[in-house]
Amino acid sequence: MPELPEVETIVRELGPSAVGRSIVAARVHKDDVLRGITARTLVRRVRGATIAGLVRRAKHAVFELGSWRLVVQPGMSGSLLVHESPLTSAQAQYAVLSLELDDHRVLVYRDVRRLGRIYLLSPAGWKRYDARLGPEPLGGRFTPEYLAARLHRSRQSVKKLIMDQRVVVGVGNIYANEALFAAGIDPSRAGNQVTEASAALLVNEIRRILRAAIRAKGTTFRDYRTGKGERGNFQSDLQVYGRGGEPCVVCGTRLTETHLIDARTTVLCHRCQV
DNA sequence: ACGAGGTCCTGCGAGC
DNA sequence: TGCTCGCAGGACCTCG
Repeated sequence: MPELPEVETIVRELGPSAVGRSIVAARVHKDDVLRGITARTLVRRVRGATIAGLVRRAKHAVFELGSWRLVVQPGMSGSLLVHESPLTSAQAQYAVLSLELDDHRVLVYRDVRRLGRIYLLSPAGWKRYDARLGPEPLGGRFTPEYLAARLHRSRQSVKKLIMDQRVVVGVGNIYANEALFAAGIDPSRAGNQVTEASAALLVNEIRRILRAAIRAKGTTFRDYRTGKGERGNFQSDLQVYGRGGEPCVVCGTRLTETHLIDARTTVLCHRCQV
């Protein structure tokens, strides 16, 4: 669920209450979300550490703990929240990791489906991890020339390519649908069949839509909550996602919903997207 | 090398 | 009303 705007919102909202605090105790409630580390080792390494920074990279929230980085990837159903007091049993039900801070507040990673991932990486480990990720869509490396070159190397569908985190990070299913509609590109079009002009349009639309979604604090379809536990607001601005069968906002044609591309929900206007 | 499809999980809503 | 089934915003892995 959380794509770039949702993780960006979480990080911005959590930063003020997390950065500068130290971790007095840690608890792993469900260890199947941990990758490359045991619960025991994670708890030992984060206990006593100060949260020097909290940043977003791709769809990950990255806590800077001394030289270690605690990397949380919320997957489909993960959220990060700060609680003012110890967790109630209802709050603890889907808790995966809780960090007790030195002001007695509790920072919790909660994940109903547990498809998210948690890593604790050394500087070298983080460097390797980061290097496998593509450019940030809102950064200077994500240019029309870059995207056109990446698309032209592949016969895969353009939708699958822009959701590939090695091509560009942060774009998931919702924003891929929206950006392709806004750019007038059929999601099933092969990457090597996308013109330079369309690639340039797509870069602009991805950036515009992600920025607008950040301003709206993300899209809440079902589970997503901001770092303050609130719903996002971008769902009311969606033009195609969740609107299969309804009329296209531009031309009135009935929007098509399919699962043929990468087994993910795809909604498009056959008239506007070619 | 690439692409298709299964897999990890739980909850929910549609449909019978 | 109550049950089963399919599907859900992500990403990894294996297989052909």
